[in-house]
Amino acid sequence: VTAAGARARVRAELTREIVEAARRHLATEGAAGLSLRAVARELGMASSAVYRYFASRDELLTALIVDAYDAIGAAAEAAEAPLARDDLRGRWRAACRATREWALAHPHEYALVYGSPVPGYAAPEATIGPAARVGVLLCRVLADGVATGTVDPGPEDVDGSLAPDLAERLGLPPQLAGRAVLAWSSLFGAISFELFGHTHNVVADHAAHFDQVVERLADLVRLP
Amino acid sequence: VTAAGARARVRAELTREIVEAARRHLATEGAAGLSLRAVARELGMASSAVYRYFASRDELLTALIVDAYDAIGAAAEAAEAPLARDDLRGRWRAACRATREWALAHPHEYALVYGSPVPGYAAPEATIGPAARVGVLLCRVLADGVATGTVDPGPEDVDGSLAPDLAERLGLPPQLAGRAVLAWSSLFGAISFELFGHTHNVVADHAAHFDQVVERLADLVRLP
DNA sequence: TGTACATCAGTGAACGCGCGTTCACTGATGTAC
DNA sequence: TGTACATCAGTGAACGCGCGTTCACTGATGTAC
Repeated sequence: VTAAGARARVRAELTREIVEAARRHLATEGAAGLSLRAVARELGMASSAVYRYFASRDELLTALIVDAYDAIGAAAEAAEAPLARDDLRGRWRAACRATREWALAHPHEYALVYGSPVPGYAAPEATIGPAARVGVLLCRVLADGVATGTVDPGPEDVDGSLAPDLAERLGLPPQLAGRAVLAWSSLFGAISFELFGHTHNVVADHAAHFDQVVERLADLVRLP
Repeated sequence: VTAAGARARVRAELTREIVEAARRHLATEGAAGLSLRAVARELGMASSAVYRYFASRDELLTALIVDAYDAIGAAAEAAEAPLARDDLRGRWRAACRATREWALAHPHEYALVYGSPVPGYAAPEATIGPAARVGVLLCRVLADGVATGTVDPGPEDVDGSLAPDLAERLGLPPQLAGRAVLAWSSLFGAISFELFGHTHNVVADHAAHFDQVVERLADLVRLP
């Protein structure tokens, strides 16, 4: 039992090492420069050995993508968690800023998940949950506000454009769900624009501009 | 004179043909699959011959990027132009929708300019102007509204986060410029989220959701 | 108008590179009696 | 506890591919006298 367990543990460790070497490579070279061979080289093993751990390049890529989504989500959650539950705007701000800071610190990993889709790569089921973490977190702040009556959901109106069970899944009144989705995509739109250089001649102080963006988005979702 | 002119004309034509073959290749294969050799193959010429027209792959890429920006800008402008000048919200809507529609029709070209930066590629000066066309157009709608008094710029406050000459360049009151930049990045954030699959389990009717996004962004910049 | 020369477009072979993936193999590590 | 066997990790060579770029070259097209 111990013996078999030891083998499994070593295997899990090496799997982690491969993913982390791949992440380091991704961080420095970008997604295009990420190859199985380069990862194997960095670990000093034959390129064929990696196939004992990942069946293909795509499978390794999936691991990286899931990790990146999880890291972003974890960063946002960690920043938001310590704040007082009734400090809605503070929680919103903290989550948004942590997301941006993670993106600035890990530009290539950010680009991997929020940039152009990797050609020939179809995201498997496993990425769905992790991809939603930041959005879910933002909606939780909103939902808390609605539950305590601090957030006014606004006039009731039907929004048929969203997935039918979305508002329910998020615990939000339907008329707020659409605005939440907009704020969510706007948050990443602002981060992507900054990171990908579109605001180069437009914004001078990116942190200050982002802070204003966050406030406007908070207004948009009716946070007091 | 005619002879030399003829040579120059032929040269210009073939240059165009190369760019268009590259664009076709980009449209079907994506940016990663775009290579000088593939383009040369499609035109039935030796790969080395392309070097008579473009000094490097990057130079060809620049041509494609400039063309993509220009095409998006032209689409937005063409949709906005025929509307009555005082129909501010109509003009705003038309520009935004045309932008989205162009993106849906040309996903790979869109990803080339609004997705992850191409690794090892530094955007030259030539791309700055074309890249700004949609943003400039949106601001022109706003500026028209301010000029005619239909748009209330809101309370005066200093926004030090933007490039110092930006509001002037755009003909906008400073307190509106920040919101305009946010609306601009939010527009592309929404389009990118749709195109790159992030709203897959979230939005059911993408066109309808986008229409709502556009209205919310129009509200944000204080369009009546 | 005709000829000698210069310019230019396009060719095809080559260089050197890195990639993903497969395959038969060698040892080491574990398992069953 | 000791031995025979099975499982597994890792190797190294190979396949076949496509890429960007260079270079000496051949003809054709233009230019100058």
